[in-house]
Amino acid sequence: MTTTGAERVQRRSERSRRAILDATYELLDEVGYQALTIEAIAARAKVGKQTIYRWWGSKSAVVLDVFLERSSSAVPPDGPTLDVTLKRRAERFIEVFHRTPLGRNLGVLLGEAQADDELRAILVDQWFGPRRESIRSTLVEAQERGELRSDLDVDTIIDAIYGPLWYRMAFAHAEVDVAFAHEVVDAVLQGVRAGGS
Amino acid sequence: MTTTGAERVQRRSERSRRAILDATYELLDEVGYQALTIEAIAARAKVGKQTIYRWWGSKSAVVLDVFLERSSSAVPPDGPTLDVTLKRRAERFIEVFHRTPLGRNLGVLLGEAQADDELRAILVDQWFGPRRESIRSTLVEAQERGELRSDLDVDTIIDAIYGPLWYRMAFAHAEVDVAFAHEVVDAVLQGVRAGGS
Amino acid sequence: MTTTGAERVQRRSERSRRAILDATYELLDEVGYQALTIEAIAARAKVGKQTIYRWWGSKSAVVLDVFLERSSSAVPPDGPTLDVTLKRRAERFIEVFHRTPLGRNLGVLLGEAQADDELRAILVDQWFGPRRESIRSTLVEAQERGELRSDLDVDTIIDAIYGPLWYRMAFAHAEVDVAFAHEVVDAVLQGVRAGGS
Amino acid sequence: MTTTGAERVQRRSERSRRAILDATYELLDEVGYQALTIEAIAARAKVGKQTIYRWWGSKSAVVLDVFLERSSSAVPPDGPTLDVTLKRRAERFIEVFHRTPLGRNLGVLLGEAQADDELRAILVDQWFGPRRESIRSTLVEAQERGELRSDLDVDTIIDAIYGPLWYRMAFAHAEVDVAFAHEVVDAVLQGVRAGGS
DNA sequence: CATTAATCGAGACGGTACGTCCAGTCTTTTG
DNA sequence: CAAAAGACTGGACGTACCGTCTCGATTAATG
Repeated sequence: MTTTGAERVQRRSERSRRAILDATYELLDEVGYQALTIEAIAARAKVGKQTIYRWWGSKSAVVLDVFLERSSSAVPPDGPTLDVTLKRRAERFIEVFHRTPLGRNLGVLLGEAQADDELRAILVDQWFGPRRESIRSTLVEAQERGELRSDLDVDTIIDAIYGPLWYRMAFAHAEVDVAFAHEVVDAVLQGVRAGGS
Repeated sequence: MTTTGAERVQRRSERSRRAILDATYELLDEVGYQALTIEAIAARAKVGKQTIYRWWGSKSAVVLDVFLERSSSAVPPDGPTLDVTLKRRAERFIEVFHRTPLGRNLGVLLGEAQADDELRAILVDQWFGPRRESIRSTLVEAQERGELRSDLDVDTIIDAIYGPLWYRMAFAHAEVDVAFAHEVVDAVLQGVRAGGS
Repeated sequence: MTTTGAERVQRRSERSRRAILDATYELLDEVGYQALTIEAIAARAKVGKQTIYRWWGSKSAVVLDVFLERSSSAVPPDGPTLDVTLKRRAERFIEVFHRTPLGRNLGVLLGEAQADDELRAILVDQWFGPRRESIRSTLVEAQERGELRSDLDVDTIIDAIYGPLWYRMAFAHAEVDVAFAHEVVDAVLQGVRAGGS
Repeated sequence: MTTTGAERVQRRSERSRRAILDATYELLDEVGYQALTIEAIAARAKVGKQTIYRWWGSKSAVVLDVFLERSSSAVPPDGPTLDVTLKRRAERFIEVFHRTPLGRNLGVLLGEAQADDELRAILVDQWFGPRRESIRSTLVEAQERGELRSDLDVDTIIDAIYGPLWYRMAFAHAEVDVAFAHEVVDAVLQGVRAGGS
């Protein structure tokens, strides 16, 4: 029985991996996604370009890894009622988008993903998916408790809340603040609450 | 009132302008926004690169002009009731996004705009703004007719409808079809209809 | 009888001609022949580029005109003896080459002429020729007075004097000063003086 | 003794260096120095432009290297007497100037050097210098054998021979043939021969 | 004296080449 | 033997000028 690729010792240098991801994070903050170059990452990380290409293959792949690693998946604690929970989640989302280097570049990365199916797939599966799943289970529980109309598609509810937030952030045609987040959550809940209308 | 420098004769070549915009449109369709280069536009349009830089200055500026010029601002005819009108609008939006070269590249352009305030401003003012305004006036009329609750911000309603559509199109985590559009419009109207709740 | 093109009056603007030649002279001094551009001349002279191309056709042609116009054809007064006369001429040549904007650029212009037969022809005929002719007649007179061997080609003598001077100036491998000029003139005269060896 | 940065291994690709120099030589022959472009060299050599800029930095630098490498430093065998030796050298010089691609472009390169001190320095030190040195030693030997007057500067003699040849070639106001070369050598030797005059 | 056509300043035009930057690959030591 | 270092081909960038081509606006001889 021979050694398979899978069993092969990982010869990958952890030191290099760390340096690359850290350099990318820093540069992302300093110059933004567009101006980020593989060459600059390699230089900052004191790493050969080949080492980056060996393990990632493109700028977006490295950045995506930084996103997956850095962006806290910590979720704000549930509130006493569903609307408070959802509002806290929405506030956290706005906070991240506005205040963190990753958030500020998420829009560009999403733009990039429009033309790169692989990138989009990973982005949706690895980053967006888990966050969505967490909200989804909260909503499903509420539905099971009878707080939400049972005929509604939970995914539609999620999109109805986060869609408007993304929309405003992408176009920046209006302020995306806590007030707007509350307004949206309230409006949606009003429409979907069991016994409503 | 005297002749100002601004009134100076337009020496700009209409022939070149047309050729550039047409070439850009074709290439946008053929290779997409990311792979589009100024050099290729110049070659296709049989124009010197300088002529492009003289009047636009960047790839995104040219593409934006193509958008503004090409994207029909024609609006589907109003329906018998508000929900039909809004559904028709939403369907048109989906149609454009899915089927036209411009629509397919709008997402990338919007991503680009995340890091380019000038581009975003123009995109919002020239493209997005007029389309929004048209829907806004429809909603305001409905509100004045008493069909919508008078305490609601019309802009929020628009975002509540188009936000989810954009959201799904950007992430492509679920199909954006006519059914979804109807679902969203219905949900929103249900919450905002006068006498509701 | 109709007016033919040939008889047509010259409508050429003297103002423009002057401005162009002056601007060229200044720029030649400031940036040198190589860095000189038609565009810069036109800008400095406040003249359309076309006006330059209409009357000259190339950078070298304009510069050549400046040379022909500016370079004094004044010749130092003859000395009491042939050697003094020749030495004065050589000194003047060195002076011009070292101290005037034209002289400093003459080498480059000559280099240009290596690949441009028309330029070389004009340079030789208009600039170089007359200066040579003046020395030639001096030498011929000396030969007629019997001061020079009658079997010698006067042109060879001229080349024997000016060749070494140009040579040193072109390569700059050694100083081209008055001492060297005297040394060369003396050496040549020694070999060509009538009754010598 | 430790390894200094200077001792660093040469990673330069010999394959590219060769291809660049060969392409330059060919193009120099085909289109001449003036029409030669870095872009054309890169294309012909199938090399990135950057590789040329990395190691040379300018058109003239590449061409100079071609000169230094290609131009045979082989010297015609000495003749039985000094005048024959010098004549053979002069003939060789004329031959090279007229018949080889390098010679034909030497004049232009020298013109270029008028405005580029670094180029001129290299040209003088690397190309012109060695050739001159060879003649110099021949003359010094002759002087030591007592064939030449001991009070003469050998450098002046060299300039007295080659100056007139260059001069005629640069201006092309008269034919530079073997006859003229002989005439010049004879004239100079006549003036400098020991016991002469 | 008005007409009229060449010339003018201005500057846009199609092009070519520049010198730079970075992508992604290949090669040569070093640890 | 993988990683760093960095040279390599390739291609697009944005700029500078080239020489040509309109544009009205003089301008000077002619009709």
